[in-house]
Amino acid sequence: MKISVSKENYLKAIFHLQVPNGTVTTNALAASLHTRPASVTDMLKKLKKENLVLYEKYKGFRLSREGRKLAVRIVRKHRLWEYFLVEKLQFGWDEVHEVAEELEHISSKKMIDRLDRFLDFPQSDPHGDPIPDSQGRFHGPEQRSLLEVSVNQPVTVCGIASQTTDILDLLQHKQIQLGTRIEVKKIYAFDHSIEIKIPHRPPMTISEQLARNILVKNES
Amino acid sequence: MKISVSKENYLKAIFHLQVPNGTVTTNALAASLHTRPASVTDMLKKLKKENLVLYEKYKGFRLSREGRKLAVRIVRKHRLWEYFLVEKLQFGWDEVHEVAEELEHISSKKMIDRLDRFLDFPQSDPHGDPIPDSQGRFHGPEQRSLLEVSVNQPVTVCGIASQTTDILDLLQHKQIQLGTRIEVKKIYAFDHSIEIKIPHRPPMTISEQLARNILVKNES
DNA sequence: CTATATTTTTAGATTTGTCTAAATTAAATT
DNA sequence: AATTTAATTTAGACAAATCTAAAAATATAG
Repeated sequence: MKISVSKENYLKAIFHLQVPNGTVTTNALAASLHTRPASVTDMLKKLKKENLVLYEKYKGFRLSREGRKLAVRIVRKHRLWEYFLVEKLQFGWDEVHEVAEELEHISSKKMIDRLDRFLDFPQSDPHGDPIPDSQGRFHGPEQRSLLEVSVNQPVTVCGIASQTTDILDLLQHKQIQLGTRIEVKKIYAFDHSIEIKIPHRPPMTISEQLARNILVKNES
Repeated sequence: MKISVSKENYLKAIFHLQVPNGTVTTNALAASLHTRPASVTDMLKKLKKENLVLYEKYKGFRLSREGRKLAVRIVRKHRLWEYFLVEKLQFGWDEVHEVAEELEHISSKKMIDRLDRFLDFPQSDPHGDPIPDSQGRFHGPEQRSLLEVSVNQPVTVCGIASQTTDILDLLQHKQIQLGTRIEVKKIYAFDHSIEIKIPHRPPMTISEQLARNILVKNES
């Protein structure tokens, strides 16, 4: 039931790279962990043996149910500690990440649940990312409009607010649909239009009205 | 400047085993770390190379100035986290040790100094052991064992020397805990047992071994 | 002061997580 | 469809921390 710090980091990284129904590639994971592709392959073989990832040679991989559960636990700990550092120890929101990278590996479940209570069950961390509850469930305002997303935070389209033909037509034309990954790159003060980036496509600009109707959630 | 968790544990264990001007033995350290003498020898060679211990083959060893400095840092972190767990997260004083064993290895100095301030600079941990300040200096009331207390001098329990389950169990039964006020009434030469008096209770007798493990300070 | 017992160290192996360089498989281009 | 490029995996090596079994040094006891 215990797992090494290194394995925890692999699971967490896969969790963050994974998009619904997608697989993660060896190179992407290696880059994200600042390690080498060969090391990733080595570790994946071990994680597969422990049924924490679904993996077939040369075919990419994703978390198993069990692996996801563990990954969510790490994410919960990371975000609760970040909240603690900012709210109780007066850290700046931009200086907590590294410390939380260490704290997230403290294993006591009892402790983290008490910390949660001590902090009064915060719903999101200082960067706005949602904090799962002790059962690993995300709830709260996980869904918001693209207007509320901060710059450079990758999100996934999960709904359209007002489903008129006109909007759907426009979305069709711009090839934005459920599951599309978007990063907001720039917000223009003049007309509140926003420049977005979708993987493998050139950047484009969309209007405030359209952005308001695109509902997104953080990548899971 | 960075050091592995394992090495930190070695330094801390040596610190706790070391008595003023004395050296620590390989076997004692192996027992304390639940490892084998051969492993201790291996590690000592590395620690010596890093100038953290003074060591000569077959002659025992002790911490260098630098090693002691690091050990004190770990002890400071351990005790501050224990205080946090008890005071803020409502843990019992007997269930914090294991968690603190993990937390003590979090490296951020900034964080631990902020935690210290958040906790309002406590002088001792839940077991009564003194917490060094951020410069590594111990201060606060002098602490000694109940054996060294003269008859009729009222003192207060401020720590337990060896925190085995057996001792804690016995103390629980005798209702002796941190803060309990005690006066030594009589010392029996035959077996060095001691008769003590606690306010509002009948006198009782305790063994030399137990008295040796009860740490007290003068009443403030 | 030997002989025996204990402690400590060495030698060699193991595990975990990493690496480089080479080989293999898959994807992209012409 | 063949060839080139890119991604992935294998093979073999290494460092850290541990272990067992055997050898060496020290301590203890007659």
